[in-house]
Parts: sequence; structure tokens; C-alpha cells
Amino acid sequence: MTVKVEQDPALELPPNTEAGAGAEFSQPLSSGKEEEENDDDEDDETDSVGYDGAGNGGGAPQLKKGPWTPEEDKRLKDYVEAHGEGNWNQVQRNAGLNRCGKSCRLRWANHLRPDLKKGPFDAEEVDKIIKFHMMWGNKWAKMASHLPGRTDNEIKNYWNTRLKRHQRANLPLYPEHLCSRVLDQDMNRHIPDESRGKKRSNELTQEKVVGMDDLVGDLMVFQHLDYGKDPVVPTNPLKRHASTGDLSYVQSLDKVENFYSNDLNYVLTKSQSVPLGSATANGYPIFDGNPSTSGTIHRSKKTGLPSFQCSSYEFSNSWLLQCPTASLIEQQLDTCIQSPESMSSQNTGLLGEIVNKGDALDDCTKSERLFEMVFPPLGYNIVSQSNAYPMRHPSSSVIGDCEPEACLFDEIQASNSPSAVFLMLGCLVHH
DNA sequence: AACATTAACAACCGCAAGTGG
DNA sequence: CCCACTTGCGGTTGTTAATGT
Repeated sequence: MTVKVEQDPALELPPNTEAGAGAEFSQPLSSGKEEEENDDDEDDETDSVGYDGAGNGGGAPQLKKGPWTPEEDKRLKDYVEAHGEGNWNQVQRNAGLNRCGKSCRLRWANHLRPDLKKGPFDAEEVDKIIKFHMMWGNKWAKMASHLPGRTDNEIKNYWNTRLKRHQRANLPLYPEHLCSRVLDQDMNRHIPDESRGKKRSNELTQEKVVGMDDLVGDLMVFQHLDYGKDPVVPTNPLKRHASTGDLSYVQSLDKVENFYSNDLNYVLTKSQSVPLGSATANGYPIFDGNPSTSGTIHRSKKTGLPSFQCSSYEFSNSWLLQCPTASLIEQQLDTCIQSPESMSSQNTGLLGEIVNKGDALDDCTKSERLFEMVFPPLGYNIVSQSNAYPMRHPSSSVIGDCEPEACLFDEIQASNSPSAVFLMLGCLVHH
């Protein structure tokens, strides 16, 4: 889709406006084939003439769809630079663009904004994206806000592509060491569902986090203790049915299964987690029943899961959903903040060692600091590493998207294990 | 070279929150 | 409080380029 701009002399676009944006404008309509193919569109619209804004009157002209032309880009850019962002419908009317305001906003945000960083994601960005996704799930905008110059769309595209690739290759979505172990001492703590509002997932995630938001928040702490002895991760792929909100875990399907079996058994025996046998209509077990005694995960709100999440997952990894209760998180966060060192020193493998107190972590600095503390430098090969998945269905964050008020934790008591232990604390600080 | 598949990207759509009258 | 409009977000789809067979 990206077509090298064959600069249209007639447009006199500013010389290479923006490294990427200028040089690589999508230029569908003015370049050969694209142009021809879009002739129909152009016929009834205002690509070349411009929209005079009178279209609202009788028989409003159809707003143009499809790829933007360099001319449109220029108009939009000029207009926004002159008048600022916002009022996108005004932009549409006043800039001579026959595009809906929405489209204008999108075009500006994703392609014309001067601060956009074009080109492929570098390793650091990829690392961040993975981390963010583990924490927040499909919160593309949120991720973008932590990746200067990147857009949510870009991140989303990248992730989805990556997801497909990994899925196809049966590779883990997240690196093993990021999701090796999830520990939670407060396995039975229950958080009521009332707090779940009607907000959509992202707002929901934010609502109580506010301060924590920037902070990469919704914390997740991994404590890496020892990989050698216990390299597997007690995780089962969880699958949530979009319609019902039920969670189920994905049965291991391939060779990797055995690899994880030990750990899975470990988890299952030590915790009250997913009964291996219970199966859903999809063939996946579902957490069911009493919140206080089982791994039930309530999900009353719209999940916003991407389509692929609704279909059977082919990942072979085991997942286990874990979500600490808010109060516990708060406690633990507190501890962490007050003495982060304790995390590495204690090594109890318990959630309690970690921390994050929302109120105390309301700035990006702390956020980043904690982030780094929590996530060791990622020198791994993301793609080829482990088969360990974090405890959540792939499209949702491991924890971040797991509303505390709806998640019950199964304890994975690994305190005695010298193995790699990652403590993940997610969810929101619940008050 | 032709075709098929995959990756990358761009854009649209629907939904929901925010805002102002 | 209601309603219309705007804005933002996430999911989805469509197109093209790249790669494989």
C-alpha cells in the first residue's frame, strides 16, 4: 500500500515533508495503477476540485474514502498547521477536503503529524511493545503514548502481524522469562464485581489507575530467580469467549505439551486452578463456579477481543490466568516502592514481594524506573525463545487488562521453587 | 514466469465516552 | 437531564509488496 511518492509536480509538496511522511505518502490516486483503479471514487468526489463545504446542503456529496492523495495530505497538513488540531469536521469543511472529520483526524494522527517516527520498530520498541502488551493487552493507544512517534495503528498492525506469525509458527507470544511464574499468595481473595462499570475495557483499565496509568502500570513484576532448575511455566492458554466472558484454557496441542506438563501439574496441584478436565463447548475448560474457590473469572463487560480470540487458538502453550486482588497488589506495590531491593533479596517467590502503589507511581519517571526494574533487559530472541505464555489469553494482557474486580487468582505457590519466578502484578489498584 | 502465501500497511467502521447547548 | 455532535479507540478489512513454491 505504501507507494513511493512520485511527486506530483502540480502539487508542489514541500520538499520531503517529514522523512517518512513526505517521502512515503501513500499515493494511490495519483500514481498510475492506483489512480485508474480509483477513478470511480474520484468521479463522484472532490479529489481534484476540493470540497467547498456546501455539501451539507441538498444532496451532500459522498465523502471520499480510500487512500489519500498527496494533494489531500497537503491540504490537511497545511490546514492543521495553520489552525491546529481538533474540530476535524471543521477541517473537513474548511480545508477543501471531501473527507469525513474522522478520516482527517486519522490521516493526521497516523501519517501527517510532524512528530511521527517512520520506519520499522527497533529492538527497543519491540521490547516495549511486548511488555506493554503483557501488561495492558490491546491498549494500542496507551502503548503509543509510551512510544514516541509511534501510532496506535502502527503498533496494532505490528502486533497483529507478529501474532499471526507466531501463531502460525506455534511460537510463544511472550518470552518465557517474562511470564515464567506467577505467584500469588492471596489466592482466594475476591473482589466484587460491582466496580465493573459499563466503560469499555480501556477506560475500565484506566479508571482506577489514573495515576498508575503512566506508570506502566498496572504493575507487573517479574522476579527471575533461577531458570535452570525449573524452566517451565505453569501457564495454560486461556481463552475467553467473547460472548460469555468465560475463560477457558487452551489445551496444548503439540509437542510442547509435554514440556510443560510438569509445571502445569505443579500448578494445578498446588493451586485451585483450572480443572484440567472441564471442557467447554469449544473443547476448552472453563473456569466456572464459585469465585471464592475456583479460578472463575468474571467478565461482564465487553471484552473487545479481536476476532482471532474468538476462534480456537492454536498456540500450544499453557496458560494460566492470574490476577492478584487489588488489595494485595496495593500492599505489594507499597512494599516494592518502599524498598525495591527487597524484591531481589527476598526471593520468596511470592507476590507479596512486589509492589506498586498506584498513588505512589503516578509519574512516568517512576513508571519507567519500575518498569526497568520489573522487566530485565530483553536480550532474548522473542520469537524463538520459550513456549511459555503469560497467563492470559493472547490478546488481552497477561494482567493489565484483567480487571481486579473480576478476576480471581489462583495461587501458584512456588515459593519453594528455586526456579525462575516472575511475579506479575497487574490489574488495578482497587480502592 | 506464474501462482500462492505471508507480511506490512492503510483505512474504514462501530462503539462509547466526552462535551456543550 | 437529554440530546446531538465530536473525539478517540479498537477491531476489521482490503490492498500491495515481498517471499516462497
